[in-house]
Amino acid sequence: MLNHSDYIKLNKPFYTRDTVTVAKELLCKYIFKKHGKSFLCGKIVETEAYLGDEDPACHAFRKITKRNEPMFESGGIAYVYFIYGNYYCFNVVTEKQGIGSAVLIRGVEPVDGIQAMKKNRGVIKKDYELSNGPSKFCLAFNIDKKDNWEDLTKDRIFISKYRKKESITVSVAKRIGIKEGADLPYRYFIKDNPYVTKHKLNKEIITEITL
DNA sequence: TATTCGATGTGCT
DNA sequence: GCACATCGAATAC
Repeated sequence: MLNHSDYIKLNKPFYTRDTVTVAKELLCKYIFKKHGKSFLCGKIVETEAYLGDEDPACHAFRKITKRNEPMFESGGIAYVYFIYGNYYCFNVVTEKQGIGSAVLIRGVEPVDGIQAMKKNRGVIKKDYELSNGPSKFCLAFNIDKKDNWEDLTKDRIFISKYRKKESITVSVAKRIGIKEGADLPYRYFIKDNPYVTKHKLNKEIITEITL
């Protein structure tokens, strides 16, 4: 069981900054979701940035609609959308109100509540299949449309940093599963972490940075 | 091990 | 009507 005093919740100013910065800095942070009396917890290992009206792959590229409305809010809330008829994806809304931008959480390394996550996912062959993808993460954490608009500065879903700084190598690459804006290097992941989406694009690393 | 493909429903181009 | 920020099973090799 985690010692919660070792984790410091990210506050509103963290989220209202520029989206690329938030996407990088969300790596190695810990996402918590209330589960009965305890919490499910996982380390964020893979993210993608979606940059409002300058990014053709972004849901908010054209104009505000019923679906993308949360993206235009001030940073620090959840944007959860339904995709491919079966799945959900969880995003962290960024920047100030009026800019339709967010960070997609694509991969998480389970830290606490792992038995509950396995129950949520059903039969899997390898441990990393628990949460090595945006919709796998949502299934493991029981995230769906009820969590859209959730305030991440409250205590049902939130993200924390660990008290001690952890140094990591971040790989930068192209985003996955899109056509428009496909060449933009807005995917960030912790190098060599098994909970990063397995994909041949992982070999097309553009640069590496150290956080 | 790598690649293809069907399922599924919502929101647009 | 068709594309879609996916997953997992089936197929090919």
